[in-house]
Amino acid sequence: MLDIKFIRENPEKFKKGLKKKLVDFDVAYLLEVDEKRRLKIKEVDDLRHRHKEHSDAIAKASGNERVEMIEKVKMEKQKLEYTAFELRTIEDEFQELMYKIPNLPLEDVPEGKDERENVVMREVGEKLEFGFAPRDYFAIAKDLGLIDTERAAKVSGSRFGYIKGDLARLEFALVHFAFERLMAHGFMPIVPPVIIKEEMMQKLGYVDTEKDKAERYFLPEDKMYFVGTAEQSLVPMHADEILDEKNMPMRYAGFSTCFRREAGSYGKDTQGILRVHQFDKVEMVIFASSNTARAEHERMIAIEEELMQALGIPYRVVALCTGDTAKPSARTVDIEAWLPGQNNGKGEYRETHSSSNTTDFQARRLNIKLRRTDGKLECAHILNGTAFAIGRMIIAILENYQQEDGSIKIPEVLQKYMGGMEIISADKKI
RNA sequence: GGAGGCGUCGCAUAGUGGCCUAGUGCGCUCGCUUGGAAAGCGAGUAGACCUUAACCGGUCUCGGAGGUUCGAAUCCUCCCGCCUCCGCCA
Repeated sequence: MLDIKFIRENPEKFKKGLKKKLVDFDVAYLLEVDEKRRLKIKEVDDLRHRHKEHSDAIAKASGNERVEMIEKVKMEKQKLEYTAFELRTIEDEFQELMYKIPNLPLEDVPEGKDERENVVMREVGEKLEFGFAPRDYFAIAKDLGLIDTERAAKVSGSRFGYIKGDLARLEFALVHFAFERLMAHGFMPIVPPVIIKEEMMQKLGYVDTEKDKAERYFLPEDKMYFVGTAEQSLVPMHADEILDEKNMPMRYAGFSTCFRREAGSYGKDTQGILRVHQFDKVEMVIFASSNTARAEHERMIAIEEELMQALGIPYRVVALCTGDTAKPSARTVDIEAWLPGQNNGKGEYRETHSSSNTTDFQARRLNIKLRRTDGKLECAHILNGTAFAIGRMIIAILENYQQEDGSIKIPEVLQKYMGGMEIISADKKI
């Protein structure tokens, strides 16, 4: 949610931002409702003030006088209740409008309509020459008996997978490695809840539309949502709190399973484990002040790149354009890993990381404040970014580290987390 | 899942229908005092919204949402959280 005062005082800036995000919104109408709302608040406050005074007077009166006063105040109360009801109606409409408004893009976000206008900032890492036709990760993994989606379909349905054997170990190697690196960068590792209250999901702004809701798993009996990322569990951790600028930035690294219904992607990426209903991820969440949020975002991107470089996987950094940036985000930068086995062995980039600066957008609805060193309060700035989406990192490793004989080399930095193992091969059957 | 108890200003506590514009203690901030410090004394110590150039002022918030009442921290209902006991359980 944006600050209505900002909108009221900077309507032109606001309109410009909305236009960049390709959001059609009647600003004049919002300001009209806001005006009505403020007048009605004044009216209700005044009526209530009088009502309180009269009630206090009753306490001091007695006998007939008292009875008469009560009768009179009863009449006034009806008027008050009706006016309060009018206010509530206006407030409801006002809030509904406010919830529709997306976060505004930062100035350095490239303007554009959709993902085709995203801007590649840089390509890093050398794409390997294999000397043979690099294969698709899924073919490699099936040959080695490391991914089983057929039995997963039997047990759970489509878009699930069993990740087996040395690949299961590789998952934990990745988690372990990510945790160690992130801790060195001042992150606190966290294993958060993966089921959260409806109230929190609403405040995060992830179930504002039917389309949003269709993407989430919901438990109606408990009125709870499964998280689609640890961010949804880590950000509301500080709901209704006032953080201290002295403790900023607060950096969290959450490991969680992520649940996604993939409602809008029927028929897309149906093979393998690239797009599944359930995967594990190490996610970064940072709480920062308005002064440092931007630098923290750069830092977060740098960490993502550091992790990719440590694994030796070529990637490119992509700045999402205004039209492709999600509602709560003011700026989003993705990392796409090079997957040499895709596109019939010609290779292609696929998204593995995404980091967003949501500025104070999420914090306002979740009521997360920050006490600045000068004593003033502001809404906290919140950022989130991927450290490792495990499934997709496994894919990237399988394709980039495949050998001609069908085995997989293990990236050097991960070997120590797998008991010194260097190669995953079909030799030992489990 | 069953029974009971509790949720008040940063912390601790008082408050069981109008004297609560929520008292007191601690903590914190500022000032006085002091060679300096402690103690002492004095003042201040939430947030949201409305109004204002600002000051002032008004409204709301005693876990949350409703309700009863002219009037609710206080009474009623539901929800959330915590604690104790029992049951179940990794």
